[in-house]
Amino acid sequence: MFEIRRSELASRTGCNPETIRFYESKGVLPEPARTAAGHRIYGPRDVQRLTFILQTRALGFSLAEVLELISLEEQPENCNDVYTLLSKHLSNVEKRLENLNSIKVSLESAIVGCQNNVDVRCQFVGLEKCLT
Amino acid sequence: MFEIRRSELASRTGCNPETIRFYESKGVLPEPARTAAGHRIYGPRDVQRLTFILQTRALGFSLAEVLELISLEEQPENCNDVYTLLSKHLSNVEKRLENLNSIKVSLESAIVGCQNNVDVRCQFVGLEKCLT
DNA sequence: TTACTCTCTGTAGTTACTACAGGTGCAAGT
DNA sequence: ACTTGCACCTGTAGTAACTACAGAGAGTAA
Repeated sequence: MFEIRRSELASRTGCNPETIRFYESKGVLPEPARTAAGHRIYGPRDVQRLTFILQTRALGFSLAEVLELISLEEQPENCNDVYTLLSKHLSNVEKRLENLNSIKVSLESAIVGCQNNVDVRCQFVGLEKCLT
Repeated sequence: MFEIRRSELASRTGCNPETIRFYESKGVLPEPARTAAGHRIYGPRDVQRLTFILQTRALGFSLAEVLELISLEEQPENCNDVYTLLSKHLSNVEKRLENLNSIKVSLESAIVGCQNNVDVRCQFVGLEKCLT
């Protein structure tokens, strides 16, 4: 069992120290113990929890969803809610992938137009010299 | 030549009326003419410009980049700057696509784990019952 | 002791909007 | 003439998820 401070928790998890305070204020990190002087004290559980939060965020979940995921601790025998959350998010990600892909296609054709000296701005709105 | 008001410009472009005012404040839309009572008056050029802005935003460009793109009006004979901006943005989009794809893969494996009753939260941090 | 770093709090800034409060303008209906 | 009701005006606050800073106290090393 170790006791670490905010900056140590930050560097262990690769998180900005200010973000830790922010997560605490949002309720995704629990309020930690304090020294006599009021400095935050963290332990191994906090490292795990923050790691979980960061990885879940990296998967594109919102903080509200992270909170939801964490609160499912209470009924750990039932995986259904977690499953629901995950597949909802997956279809979300799939939609964004499609969207981003069509953006990519548009950009590529705009770049080709650019190479042929067609003004992209006009290309977008389908007009010649639309903005000049 | 038609003269329209803010709400009409909004409905013609599919833009929120408030957003028009916001774009004006950010300088991506020019300050329009006004009626004696101070009401904004727009014309066809504004419809084109706003359409351009919205489509460029839909391609994932930031407002700053939109502004940059618009300001390239000044040297329309040179396509190089536009090309640079576009290809920079394309590689950005490609990076995001890769990222989103790996997110998708992670989510899919998490869902499979969930179907096998493995706690996803633990899966993320690579521990059993990490949060309980 | 001095210097330096860390911590604390609260608040402001970021992006790209969106919405609301409180106040006019304007046209149509009664 | 009056009222209803909408559109418009301004400025400001709220959203997500941080990030950063100001001003003050705490803790450690030279």
